[in-house]
Amino acid sequence: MRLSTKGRYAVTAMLDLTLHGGEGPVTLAEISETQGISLSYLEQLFACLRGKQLVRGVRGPGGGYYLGRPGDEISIADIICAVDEWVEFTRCGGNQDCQEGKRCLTHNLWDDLSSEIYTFLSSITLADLVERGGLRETGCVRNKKDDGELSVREGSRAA
Amino acid sequence: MRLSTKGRYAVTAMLDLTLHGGEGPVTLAEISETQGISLSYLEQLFACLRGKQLVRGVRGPGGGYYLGRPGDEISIADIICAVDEWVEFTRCGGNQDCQEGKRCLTHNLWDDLSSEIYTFLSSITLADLVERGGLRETGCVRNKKDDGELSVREGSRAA
DNA sequence: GGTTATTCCGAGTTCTTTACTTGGTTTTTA
DNA sequence: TAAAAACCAAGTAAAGAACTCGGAATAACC
Repeated sequence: MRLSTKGRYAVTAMLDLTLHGGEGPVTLAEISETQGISLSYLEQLFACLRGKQLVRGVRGPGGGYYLGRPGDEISIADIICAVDEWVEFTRCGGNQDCQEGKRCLTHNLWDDLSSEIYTFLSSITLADLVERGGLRETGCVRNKKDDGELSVREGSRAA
Repeated sequence: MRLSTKGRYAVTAMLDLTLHGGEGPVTLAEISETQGISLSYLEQLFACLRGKQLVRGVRGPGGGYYLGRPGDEISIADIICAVDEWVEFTRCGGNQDCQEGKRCLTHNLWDDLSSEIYTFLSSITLADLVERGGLRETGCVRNKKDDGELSVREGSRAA
């Protein structure tokens, strides 16, 4: 599983659609300004998202983008997979046979971990996030980082 | 949270230490050959890991690396944070005040998600992975991808 | 004490990806 | 017909990933 800034852009933009899609289509120009992402880059990201039917574009004036399906049917994994190519990590798999099993073992372990992360991200939908984020919708309560090291918010949710 | 190939290299290498650390220190040369990563690149990664006390280096002939602490006390998040810089995503946080709260909302949501992923990866230790992977230690049972789209192994663990 | 295997260190180089730019074309509303 | 939007494709700049090179320090072994 790959989780880069590109994926974050996509997730954040999709969140925007989820939040404001009820008020009509959301234009890329709006997202571009709100999130500080270049318009053309957004277009590229949305081309990927459209390809997977995660968003639906409406052309012409007054147009913009809607979610392709309800927010509770779109997982974070869906979004990330649409824009971030799922790269194959193992070098032994496929072509080459694994040498002495040892190499293969750690790769299996990684694959397991990878699957778990994917399963985890598949279990979180846009609707989940919005529902949860609504708790603090009043005001702007960003937590300041202490020393910039980890920036993990304590107790955001019990695991 | 950032999860790139760099982090994978580190996790896979650490898994190698976990698996074979009992038989004496593991050299980077061995890992380099087994995993197909260049030696100097590994050195750089291990410099990061050493900085966080995740590994302990032994110099001289017969030397190599041990885990810095027991495998059940090292989480995947520890490893990834050591090598992959934790980049701050939000542009409004810190310096600039959030504009009209809207911008801030999606960023809060992203932060929440980010925290969750972190919490999740913090809950998985090297020992966990080895224990779980041991189930298939016999032979080399890699699952072939069906169409290269998602490569998710079904039923790896019930969520 | 010298040789060798290893970690340690830093300054580069190359390649890929990210992120952006430019300049268009379609579509649709008003 | 004009304007606002999605669409599209090619190119560019910056960043990061991955690697290379050349060495230094440390410790084991002969």
